[in-house]
Amino acid sequence: MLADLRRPERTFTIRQLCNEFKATPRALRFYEDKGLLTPAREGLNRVYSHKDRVRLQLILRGKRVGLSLSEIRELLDLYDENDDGAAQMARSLKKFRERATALEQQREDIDGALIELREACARLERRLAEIRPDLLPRAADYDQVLRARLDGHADAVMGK
Amino acid sequence: MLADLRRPERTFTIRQLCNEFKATPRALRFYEDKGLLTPAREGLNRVYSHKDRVRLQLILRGKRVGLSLSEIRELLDLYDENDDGAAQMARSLKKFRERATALEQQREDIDGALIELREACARLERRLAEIRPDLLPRAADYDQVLRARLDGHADAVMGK
DNA sequence: GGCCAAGTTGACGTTTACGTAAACGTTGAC
DNA sequence: GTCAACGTTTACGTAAACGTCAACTTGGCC
Repeated sequence: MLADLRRPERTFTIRQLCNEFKATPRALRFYEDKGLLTPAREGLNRVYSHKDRVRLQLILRGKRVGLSLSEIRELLDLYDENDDGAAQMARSLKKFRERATALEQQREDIDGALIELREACARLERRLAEIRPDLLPRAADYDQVLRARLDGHADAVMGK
Repeated sequence: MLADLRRPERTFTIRQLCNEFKATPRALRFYEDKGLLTPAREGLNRVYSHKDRVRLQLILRGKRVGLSLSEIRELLDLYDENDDGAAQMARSLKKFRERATALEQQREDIDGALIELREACARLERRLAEIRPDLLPRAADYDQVLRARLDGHADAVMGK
């Protein structure tokens, strides 16, 4: 295949990468502003190399697991200094482990909040059953459940 | 006890409530700005009634479970309209249930991120073990684990 | 020539929950 | 008299990750 994505000399426009990874042009330019990407230019237009594409993948992976852009940049910088990559891998491993423990903590916090929420719900349900059973919402609306699942998504990990 | 906190005519200064609930004066004034609290005045100074104290408790409880201040305000507003409180309870129950499903979703997202993280960690560990086993960080630093536990806290639920 | 699509560079707006001065008033202790 | 400790208001700062204009250029196509 002549258009194989992995052919190293292949280049990409901003929109191609946006489509492929479901990002916006604004986001890619923003990453560039922040030093995460440094695509070549053809006149004014950005030209993304195969390496740029890999970096973008790493950026998005970092975001998915909840790293901040500045943390991601640090890791990418190490990736460039390229002392065979070993030191960079060690630092990445450390960051990832830190992030994992932080996420575990977040999960515990959420569990605590859920306990408090369920208690509050139970109290309200009991009192409503006494006073005005007709106002008691049966089960959760399907609508809302669905909407809640369609929003949030991976963004929740980033604390949005 | 003459100073029983539940004595309805008892009043509180801003600092007393701050100490009791570990908030800052700035925060209470901010809640007032946002319409969540409306303490009386003695000259310029704020005087918090027993009812204000209850409202503050509700505010903080709402925050702990991850509601935004504007959501909390909506609930408190309903609390005031006070048609025997039943309608307000029904709305609160609805909000709480919505919040619960959102938190459950967040937990799933976190679990997904944790899976991706653990895979990445495993890959890095294997490759480091091959290339430079000396750089492989043994276990997580005690320091960092402790720090991670002391920060985050309930704030994590709020997405901080 | 004329127009559209897609690219570019600023630069300001958004959101949340306060923190952080700055500048001032009041009260009580010494 | 004056210093500390508490209170007040006004108002700007913060952080993150872009969204959303605005105003312009470039290339292609008819």
